[in-house]
Amino acid sequence: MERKWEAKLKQIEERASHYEREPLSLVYKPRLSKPEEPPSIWKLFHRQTEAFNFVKSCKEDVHIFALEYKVGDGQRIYLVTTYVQLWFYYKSRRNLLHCYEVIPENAVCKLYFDLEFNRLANPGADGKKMVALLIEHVCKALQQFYRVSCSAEDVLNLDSSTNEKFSRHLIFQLHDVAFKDNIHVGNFVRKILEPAFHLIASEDDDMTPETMGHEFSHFSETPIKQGISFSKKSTDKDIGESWTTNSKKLERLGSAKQSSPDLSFLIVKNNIGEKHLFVDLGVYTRNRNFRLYKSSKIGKYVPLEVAEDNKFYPVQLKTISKENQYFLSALVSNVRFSDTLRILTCDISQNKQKRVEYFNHTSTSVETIEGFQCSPYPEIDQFVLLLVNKNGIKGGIRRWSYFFPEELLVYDICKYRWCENIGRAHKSNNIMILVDLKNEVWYQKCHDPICKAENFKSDCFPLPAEVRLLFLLKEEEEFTADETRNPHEPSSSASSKGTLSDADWDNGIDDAYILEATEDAELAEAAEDSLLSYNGIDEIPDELIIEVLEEY
DNA sequence: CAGCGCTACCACACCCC
DNA sequence: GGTGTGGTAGCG
Repeated sequence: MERKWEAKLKQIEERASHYEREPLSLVYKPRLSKPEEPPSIWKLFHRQTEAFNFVKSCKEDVHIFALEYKVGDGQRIYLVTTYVQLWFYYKSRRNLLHCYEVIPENAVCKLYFDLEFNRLANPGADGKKMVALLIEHVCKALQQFYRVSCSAEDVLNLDSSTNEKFSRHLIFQLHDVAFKDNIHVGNFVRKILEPAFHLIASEDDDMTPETMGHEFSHFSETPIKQGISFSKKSTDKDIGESWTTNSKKLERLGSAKQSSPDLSFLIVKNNIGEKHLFVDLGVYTRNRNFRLYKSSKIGKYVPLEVAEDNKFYPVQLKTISKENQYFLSALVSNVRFSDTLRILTCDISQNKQKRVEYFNHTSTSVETIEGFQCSPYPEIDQFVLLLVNKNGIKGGIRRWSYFFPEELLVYDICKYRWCENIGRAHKSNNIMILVDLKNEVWYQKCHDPICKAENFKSDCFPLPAEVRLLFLLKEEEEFTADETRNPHEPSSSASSKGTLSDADWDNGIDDAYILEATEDAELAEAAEDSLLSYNGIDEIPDELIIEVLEEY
C-alpha cells in the first residue's frame, strides 16, 4: 500500500517534469508499419518506472536491462527489449559491455547467489571448495524443504574473480521449479544460512556458552518449519493440484532436530577483519540489478565467465548456440515455461519478524526480556487475551516479561481483574496470567496485597492444544506453493489456505468462526495459523479445540 | 536535467529512574 | 541510559 503510493507519487512527478521538458507536439505524425517485419523493440529510458510502464503497454515478451554508462557514480539507463534482440546486439561484445538484468519485483525467478570474499583478508580460503560445499548445503535444503532434487550439475557457476577478490554468481537451473519472486529467494537463503549467523554472532563476543544456550535455545534449536507443500500447474484440470506432506512432517521434525549443519566454511573476513558471510545477502531486493553473463562492472574489465569448476552444461540445440544458452541460463528471471511448473514460496511470518525485532534488542538482563502488548509468542498472547475477555469485560495485556531459565511468560493484565482467590474481581488491583512453557500450563496470580501476602497462586490449567503444538511445531516461516496458472501474475494474496486440501478443511473445525471472532487482523492471522498447524497433524485432539472455543 | 532500493548509522527528542 | 524516530551516507 505504502509502496504503491510512493510509486504513484514518483510517477506523477516524473510525468510532470517530462512534459515540462518536452511539451506535447501539436502536429500528429502518422507512421507506417509493415506487419510482416518482426517487431523491433529497443527502447531506452532514463527512469526505471518509465521502462516498467512501457513494458506494461507491450504485448511482446520484453524485459528490462540496466546499462551502466558513467564511470564512478553507478548511473544507469534502462533498456527494454526481448532476449533474442538483446543477444543479437550483445553477443559480439563490442558494445553493451556493462549490462544488468533487472529482476522485476513480483516476477517468478530462479534461485541465485552472489558470492565473494577478499583474498588478502582470507588467506587459505579455498573458494572452489566453499562453492562446492555451499551448493551441497543448498541442494540438501531444497530437498528437505520442498522435496526438490538437484545437484551441482544444475548450477550455472559464473566467475568474476580478480587477484584481490574471489567473486562468483550461481544460478540454479531447477527443472520445472522456480521461486515466486526474489524476495522469497532471499527469505529462503537467509533461512537455510541461519546456523551461520549464529556462528558470526557467537564466535567473537565474550559471551559464555551458558548464556548463549539461553539466548538461542528457543529459536535456533526450535524444529524448523514443517509445513511444506507444493501445487502443480495443471493444464488438463484448471485447478492446481495441491497437497500437504502431513504424514512426513513429524518424520522431518525428527531429522530437523539433529544438530544443525556445519556452515563455518561460509564465514569470511572483510578487509577490516570483520566476520561476514561468503554469501552476499544484499542481492535479494526489489528490482535488483544482476550482471549479465559476459558483462563487467563499468571501470573494470572483469566480465562474468563460466567458471573452471562449473558443472552445468546446457543441452545442445541446433537453433541456439552454446554461448546463447549460457546467456539465457544466467538470466535470473528467465524461467522456462512449463505446464508442470511448481512455484516455491518462503514467507517470513509476522511472528518471526516480531521475534527478530525483539531479540535483536540487547536487553539489560540476559535472563529476562519484557515488552508491552505483544510478546514474541503471539499465539500465547492471543490465548491470554481469550482468557481476559469474558463476561463483557475487555481485558488487555498491559505488559509481558519472559524469564529464560524458568521459561515463564508473565502477563500483567489490565481492565480484567477477576481473581480466583476471592471469587470476584478486585476493585483496584490488577491480576497476572503466568504461562509456564516448560510444563505447558497457565495459572493466575495478582497484585493485590492480601493475595500476595498469602502467596496465592491459582490451580494450573493445561495450555490449549494449539499453543502447545505451535510451540512444538512452530512454523517459523511458511513454505508453501502457489497455484501456477499464471506465474507472471502475482497471486492476489498467497493465502495459506491455498495449501489446504478439501479434506483438511472438512475436519470439523469452524475456521470461519475463529476468523470472525478475532477482530484484530493480526490476531485473526495467528488464529488461522494455529488451525493450519492442526491440519498438519494426523490426529487432532478435538476436545481441546472445543475447549478453547468455548472459553471464547 | 535525469538511477534504485535498501540498511546501518547518527542525531535528536522524549521518558523514566 | 533506554527507547523511538526521522534523516541520510553509502553500499550492492
